[in-house]
Amino acid sequence: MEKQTIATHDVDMHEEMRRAFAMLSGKWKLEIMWLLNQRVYRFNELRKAIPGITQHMLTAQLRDLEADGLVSRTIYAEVPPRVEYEMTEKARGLEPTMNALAAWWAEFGSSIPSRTTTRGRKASGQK
Amino acid sequence: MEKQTIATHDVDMHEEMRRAFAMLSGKWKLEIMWLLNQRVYRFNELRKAIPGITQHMLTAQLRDLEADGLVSRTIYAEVPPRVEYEMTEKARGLEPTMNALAAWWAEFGSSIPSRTTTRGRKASGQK
DNA sequence: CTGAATCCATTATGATACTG
DNA sequence: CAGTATCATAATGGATTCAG
Repeated sequence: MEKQTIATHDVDMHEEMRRAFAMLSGKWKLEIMWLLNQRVYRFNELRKAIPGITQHMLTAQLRDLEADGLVSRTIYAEVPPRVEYEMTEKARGLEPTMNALAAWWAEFGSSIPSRTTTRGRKASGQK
Repeated sequence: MEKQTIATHDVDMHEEMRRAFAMLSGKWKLEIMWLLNQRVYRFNELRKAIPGITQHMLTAQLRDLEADGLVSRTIYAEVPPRVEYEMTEKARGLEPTMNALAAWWAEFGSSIPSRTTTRGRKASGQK
């Protein structure tokens, strides 16, 4: 008897996916990947493109992504120094995912509450 | 001249997407949404399905998702009590995204380092 | 037995200053 | 420009306790 996909995905696939979720679960990783999915960015370009992020966090998240093989870091020995971040070949395969996410948001994003970013804020009259 | 999509996405779209990133950036949210995308889950079912998560975190993340209108919570007045978590109509639109993510991982997930979950762990001989 | 709340330790993230 | 260092705060992990 061969095992075949039943509904949408298999239960075992969940096991496999966990690593994928882990490497994308950082607070700014999705946004960073979204940007890098479009073009190559320099450190400060990313910093300016992501309003709330700090240098510390940007550095940390980029290193995480780099360690996971999703982002490559290229240092140019120039003055002033220049460091470019680019998606790796592996990460470029995420484009369909980014497109699907964008399509979803374009369709359902309009019907959204007000929540800012993190939890902790009172859910305003959430009963 | 009409403005048309140039590369993949527009810069302004990034602005719009930020809220989407925020509501999916929780540490376990992607995984929770992945599971709920397949079927309805009870609280403890989710807890068992997500190995590393604690009750505290599961509760918190579910409330976040609920507050963002991605998950609905249904309480059944039974004994023993039962609470089911289900994707909202809005969140169901995420299925293509989940599928794209799964397809990506199926293709590129094999070429992965060892990193466990978070940063901080030495990237085992990573230079 | 299910689900939530509390206390405390550890980690992640935010803010600012400083260096190559 | 591209980080690193340091400290403060928030988020998360772990165990226990509480409520229905």
